[in-house]
Amino acid sequence: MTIPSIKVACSNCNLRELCMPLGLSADELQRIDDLVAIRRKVTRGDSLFRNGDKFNALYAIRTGFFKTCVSSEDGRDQVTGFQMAGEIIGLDGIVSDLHTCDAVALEDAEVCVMPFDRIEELSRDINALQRHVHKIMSREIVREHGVMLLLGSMRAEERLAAFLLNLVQRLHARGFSQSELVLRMTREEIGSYLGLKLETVSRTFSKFADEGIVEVKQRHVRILNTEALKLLVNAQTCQTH
Amino acid sequence: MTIPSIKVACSNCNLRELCMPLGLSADELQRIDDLVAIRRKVTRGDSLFRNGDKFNALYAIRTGFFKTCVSSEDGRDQVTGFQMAGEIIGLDGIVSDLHTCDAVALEDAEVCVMPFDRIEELSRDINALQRHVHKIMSREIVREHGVMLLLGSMRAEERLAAFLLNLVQRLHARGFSQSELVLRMTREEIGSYLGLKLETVSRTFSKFADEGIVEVKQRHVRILNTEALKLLVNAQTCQTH
DNA sequence: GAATCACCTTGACCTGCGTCAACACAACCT
DNA sequence: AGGTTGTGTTGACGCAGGTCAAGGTGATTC
Repeated sequence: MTIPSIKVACSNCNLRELCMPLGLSADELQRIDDLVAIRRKVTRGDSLFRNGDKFNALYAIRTGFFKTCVSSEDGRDQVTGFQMAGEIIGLDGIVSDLHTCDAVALEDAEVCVMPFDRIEELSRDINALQRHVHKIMSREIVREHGVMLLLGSMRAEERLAAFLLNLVQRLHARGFSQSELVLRMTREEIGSYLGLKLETVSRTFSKFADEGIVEVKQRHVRILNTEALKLLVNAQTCQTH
Repeated sequence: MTIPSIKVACSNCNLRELCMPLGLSADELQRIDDLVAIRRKVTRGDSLFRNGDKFNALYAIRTGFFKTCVSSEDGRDQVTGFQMAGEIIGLDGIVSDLHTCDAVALEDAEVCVMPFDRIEELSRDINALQRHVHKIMSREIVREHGVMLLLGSMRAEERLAAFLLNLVQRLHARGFSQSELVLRMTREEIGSYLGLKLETVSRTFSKFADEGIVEVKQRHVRILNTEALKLLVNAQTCQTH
């Protein structure tokens, strides 16, 4: 009895519209199938790579959820992002051949390991791939600009609102609900990302709940009033000055 | 009477150790000479590109000093970086073919315009260039991680100390003093970058001056005690416990 | 040289968020 | 069931940095 084996390849991956192969022709898609050397499983709590590790590859998340964080010489920690299926991590390692942050799985995960040499080699041949790699890096730069804006100029409520809207939007693009989500990270991790203390995150969740904007039960969040959140983000400190 | 004309080209640019051509052989260097389509002068206060402009090229700063800033839908503004000679700007535009931030000259400047199509074309041929472009983008990502750490977890004094050390270190790499610098930006711009109000920046400068760490006279800053600044950055909030 | 303008400094006061502490809740073990 | 551990909530209080306001300083212009 033979079980029909599905070939593990970009060309039949259900994330191909979100992940690496985006924008490639069917022909080109075939050619990058062997870009993914191996798959790797990472169990919840383990790290995919750590600050100081040798950089060899970029990783495309197939399933699961990650956080990346940097830490200063003294023990300070800063979560720099949360990544979900279809997103690429490891870009920080290219510049110095060493990773400069930790990537930790917040739930059991599987990633596609893409040796960077192979990526460079293939992207010399396939223009669309070259362009795509550039776009992925540029997108990360632009995303970080947004985080800088958030950290530099927003108040706690605005930060949390922006965070929730961003998460739910990305989840929606992956076929999940527009209004309901399960947080994969703790209040402390959210706080670190948003430049707030965990108590402030908790209080702000409670405030949103009191105002009927969201329903919060531990890590289950239901957004009741998306508009109110959007208003919070774009409304500035209401400084009629 | 003929004036010996110096050919304007990467291969004889005095920034080649800092800028694009880094790590290329003499042979490769010659081949990217025509990467720079034209030079462009930008007078103080003018912008090289603005949020929404079509993206065509990356820019290498030859002389002068820039800030880049993003702004949210409401009028909030965030300076995302200060760039000096030898640094590359415009990476934000790759992902969507539109620039998503403004690049404003803080002093009269001249940039080399490098059409991105040409960069991609040449980097398919010249492996070292391909690698270098990747490194430039990765470096920007890592730099922004550092800013996120600063904005997310440092107090005002630490932020300003980190800012000064970073500036002076980059200036030193360009042959300037290790201890003396002229700020090209206002207190408000520093504040925006550091997530502080201009008054706080001013007060913190005064505090450093009182403590004998720096000498400040308007935009002229002399660092008297580099170690004290380094200690401030790495000393954490001295939170025993 | 006086008037204007952009920028910087300093003081007084206020507030949003951090800090500390106590408790609640859920998941897991034995 | 009861204990432990990790996590989340809430309250009381304090302070770093924001806000507002009043000059000061230096460059530029007429």
